Amino acid sequence: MNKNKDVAGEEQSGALMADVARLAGVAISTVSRALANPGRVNEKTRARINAAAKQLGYTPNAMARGLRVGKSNTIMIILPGSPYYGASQIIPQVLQSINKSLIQQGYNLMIANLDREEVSERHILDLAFGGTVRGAIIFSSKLPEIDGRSPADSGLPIVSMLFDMSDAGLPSVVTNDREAIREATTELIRSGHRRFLYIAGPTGNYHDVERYGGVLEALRAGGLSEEAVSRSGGELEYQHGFEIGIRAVDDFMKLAARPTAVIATSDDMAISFMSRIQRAGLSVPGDISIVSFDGSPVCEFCSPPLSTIEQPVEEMGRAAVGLLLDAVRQTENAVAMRTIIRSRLILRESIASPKG
Amino acid sequence: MNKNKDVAGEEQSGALMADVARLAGVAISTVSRALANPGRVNEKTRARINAAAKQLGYTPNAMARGLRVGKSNTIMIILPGSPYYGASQIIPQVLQSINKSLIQQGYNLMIANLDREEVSERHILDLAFGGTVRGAIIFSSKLPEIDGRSPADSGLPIVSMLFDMSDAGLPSVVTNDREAIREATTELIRSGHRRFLYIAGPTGNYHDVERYGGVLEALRAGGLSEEAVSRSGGELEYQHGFEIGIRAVDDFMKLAARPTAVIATSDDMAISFMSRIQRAGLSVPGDISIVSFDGSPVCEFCSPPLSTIEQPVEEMGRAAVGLLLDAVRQTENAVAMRTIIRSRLILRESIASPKG
DNA sequence: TTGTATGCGTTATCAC
DNA sequence: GTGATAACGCATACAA
Repeated sequence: MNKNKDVAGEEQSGALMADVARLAGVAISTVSRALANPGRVNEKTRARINAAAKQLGYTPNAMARGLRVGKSNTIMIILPGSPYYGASQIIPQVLQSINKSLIQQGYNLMIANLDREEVSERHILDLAFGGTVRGAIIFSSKLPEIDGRSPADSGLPIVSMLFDMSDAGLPSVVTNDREAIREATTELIRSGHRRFLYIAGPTGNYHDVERYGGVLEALRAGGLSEEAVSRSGGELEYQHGFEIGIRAVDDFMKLAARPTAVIATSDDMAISFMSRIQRAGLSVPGDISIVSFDGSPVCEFCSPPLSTIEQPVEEMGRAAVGLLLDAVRQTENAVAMRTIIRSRLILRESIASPKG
Repeated sequence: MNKNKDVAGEEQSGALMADVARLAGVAISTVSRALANPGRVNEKTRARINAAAKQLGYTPNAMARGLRVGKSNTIMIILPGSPYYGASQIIPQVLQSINKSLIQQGYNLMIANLDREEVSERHILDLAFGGTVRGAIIFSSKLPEIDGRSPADSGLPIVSMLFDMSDAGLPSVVTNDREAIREATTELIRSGHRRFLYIAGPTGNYHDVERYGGVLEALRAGGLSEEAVSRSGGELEYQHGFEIGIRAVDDFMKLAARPTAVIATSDDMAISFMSRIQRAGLSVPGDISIVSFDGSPVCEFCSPPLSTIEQPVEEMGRAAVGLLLDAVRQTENAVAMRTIIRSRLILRESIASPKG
């Protein structure tokens, strides 16, 4: 029954359930039950079956199973596409965390990239509508769409991570961007800062709205006007953080009343900004204090060490998986539309009181 | 025939080939041919079928297809598992590059993690033997193994990336570690350096052997003895690059005759080493020159900017995919066992002539 | 508790 | 050039 050519005694793959059944002396259906369900079968025959399966090195064919039960056990993660992700240096950690959680629950992780190319978008749609995946975790504020169809129309459970897309009906796992950056700004104000430069990712983007909003709230609470903060950036995506930081130096230099503190919305921006501003002869934190967002490990080793807001990405990954699998399993207890995992401000030497 | 409940006019997923056939007024088998093969079917009926498929939003069921043809179109990438990958900050780029190449050829990318936990190893084996994946790209020098079975026994095409595993029979895509680091060391010697500290990943590891070998070759060629270089590290994996760099500072300080140049085997090691050595009052490149390996974008923004050997990871990714798909398609022209993509030394201000 | 029979959605082998 | 029909490997309804 095993179709494989026995290549010189080499153990090829491909033992089937039928092979196991024959070796154990039972029917195929009995093998199926024994391997899947906990009870339902005599202990002695179960033992025979397990032994036979082990002896043959039997591994169930996932595609046959998936076809039969009408569902796959693969989850897709949709990552923002770009030459490199450096921006948030967190993707590998997220992948690690999500994959680990999924494996423990018996799921696989497939990755998809969402750049603006049609082939990528079509690929995602095919995955969604072709029954290949059972659910998706998305890392982007926009879903792919072709011919007016988006993965959301597939009936596939989707959860958003990092971006709050609860308005669009997607359960979202986010961090408290607004609050965290408000706290950081408050800390700067407390240190005596009164003029700020805010370095932004794409304008209007969820994170921009939240984070900039947090800055403004802190200013108000501190009795300062919105005039106290200047904006830089706004055109480039987060992926181009280093470039954004470099450009921000130009913006900074042009300002009549120079800010004494910089709030960057990603570590990359802060790192390149700090590098170039120091080269221009200014000192950190002597002339300028800097705080940023992401919590990349590398920040600890900048000179001076960079204060940053650390996103608990592993915890967020676990939460996203939890939410997604709840939806996948149709657990009817309504899934939370918004799960907030708190970020943590790590204070390092890049922040000090302004001179004078 | 479509089993889906038409929820209030909402277009649910799930048009089948049978649905398309009925709408186009042909048999299922004709639809199958029309959608798959180039010729083989009348142009007019093909047009009708395509129209029907589009109208219904038909997407072929990948699992059914896979089951029927006996092969999947999913490739698995096996990543080294660890709390975070930071070490070589290259994983996201690699993933991006590999995924893009695969999609263009009609394949999907699944990720698997290889940590030392049994659940992970078993997962990889299941993927390999369960017919879920068609081939694998591995990023680790050791294959998972359970009950004496490894993915290599599955008959699955596997290619190794970064590590040269051609000895184990795996086609490998690597960079010219040895030559690149020899070149870097030669550059240091040319600048006048005579005493070196080499910061290592795991001792005996492929990269360690190659890179350290490159250092020794350069020393010999420069008329220096092996005594000219001291080693630090050797216990921790590359993932713990920052920690390795920190420990290297201690080793450095203990040396009677202090090296004037440091060769780090990853950017992370160099970054944390530099940070801590500067804090200890030494200057780079005044007292110590530093060069490292990886080519992370962040190196440009260190102070001083860090010289590093840039691995062309995207090109390596493309090459790995090419090799793998050649094997998958049974293209009988023997696949190259070792493909070398050349690294490039990026000279920056972390290197200068030693004092005196 | 176990065996028999059917079908998941597709491709491939036949006839026509 | 097109249409029936039989697998692919497994899970389940039902019969025994």
